[in-house]
Amino acid sequence: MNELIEYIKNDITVTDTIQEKLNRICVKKQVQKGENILSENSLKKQHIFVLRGCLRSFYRMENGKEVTIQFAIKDWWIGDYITLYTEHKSILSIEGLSKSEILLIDKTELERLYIEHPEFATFHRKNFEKHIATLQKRILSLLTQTAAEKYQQFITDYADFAQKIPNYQIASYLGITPESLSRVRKEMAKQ
Amino acid sequence: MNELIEYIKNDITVTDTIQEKLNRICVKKQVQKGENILSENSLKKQHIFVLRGCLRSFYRMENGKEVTIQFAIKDWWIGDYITLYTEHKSILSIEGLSKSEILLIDKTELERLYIEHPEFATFHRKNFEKHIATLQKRILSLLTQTAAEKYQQFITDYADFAQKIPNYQIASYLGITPESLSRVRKEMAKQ
DNA sequence: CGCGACGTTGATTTGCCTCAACGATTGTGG
DNA sequence: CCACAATCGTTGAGGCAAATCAACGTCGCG
Repeated sequence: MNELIEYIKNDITVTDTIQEKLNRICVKKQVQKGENILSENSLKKQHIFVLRGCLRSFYRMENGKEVTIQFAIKDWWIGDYITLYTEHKSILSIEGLSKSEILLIDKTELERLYIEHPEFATFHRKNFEKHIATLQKRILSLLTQTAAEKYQQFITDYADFAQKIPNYQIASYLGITPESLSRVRKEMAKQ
Repeated sequence: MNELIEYIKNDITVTDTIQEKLNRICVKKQVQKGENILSENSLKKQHIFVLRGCLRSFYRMENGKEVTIQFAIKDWWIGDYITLYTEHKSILSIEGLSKSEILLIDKTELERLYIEHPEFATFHRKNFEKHIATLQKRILSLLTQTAAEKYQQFITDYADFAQKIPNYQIASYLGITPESLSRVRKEMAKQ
């Protein structure tokens, strides 16, 4: 809990009232490695805030292959934004990549907090903005970069946790096969 | 102007005060076909609301090729979200695809409105949410679909204006070449 | 130990790109 | 009103980056 409060304090001053309300609506959860938090076809609308460990959201294709949408470590938010913000059933799953600790926050409760405390809404809006910038950047990357370029950017941008993630999942995030990533890495090692 | 008010009214009730303030901060602009509204390297932070016509934002690569990030028609927002929400110079351009009419809204002014009128912030947060869902969906599409599938989804999702856009720009949105799109269309026509 | 998960390597295939040429259409100036 | 250029879409030939398929090495773990 306190980690979230501290995190929010970077942006806004957190009154006791907000803190108390947050305490009420956040559900702390321990996640095991490989454990599923959110599954396909769920209608549950909740945000996830990572306290410890590492998670990822991914899409399972008809042929069984998985595509990673997002990784999240300490102080990051993660969720299925299609389910959260539209009326569609979940098509994503979210799982722990390692033993993790997270906060589950119901969307409706969170929205009540926005209304009651506009400054909290401001805090969250800034998160939205950062998120949109990140997504736009990723789309640009997918549209313009080669496999090698995407990988290089990935390990630069996510230096703090890139080495914690198995390569085949990095590949599924970059939109390439594990085999291709392996060859890219081999090529890079030569230099 | 009134188009924006009407649009906002779909989500929240617009008081006279809000309406008056919006009138003050919105700058209406006529855009010619091919005219550039926002150019690379700009630091101007403004949102654009489309009243009439059609715009697109795009990235110009080193080799001169263009990659389309977004199209926008009546009642859509468009902008360079990396510039808007980070401290980076603009790497995108925004231009009119046809004679258009837009509202330019300064980011800072808009944020003042959020603070002064929390219900307006709510309205804008919902736009953010829809936008995030759209971007997530596009990333999924880029990661999983073939050229033909992407095109089919495009003309389904954007049926209302897909035929107004030249094919080579649709191609640059889908991340394929005009030649490939042409072949995809030829194949589809066979069925 | 033996099994499963992961990464690597090689051989082959393929979807899309590149390059080049050529209609069709539209707009423009003489 | 027509030559002309410019823009856009199409088609063909050839090439390439990455995918696929298959095999094998390594490591961690019950």
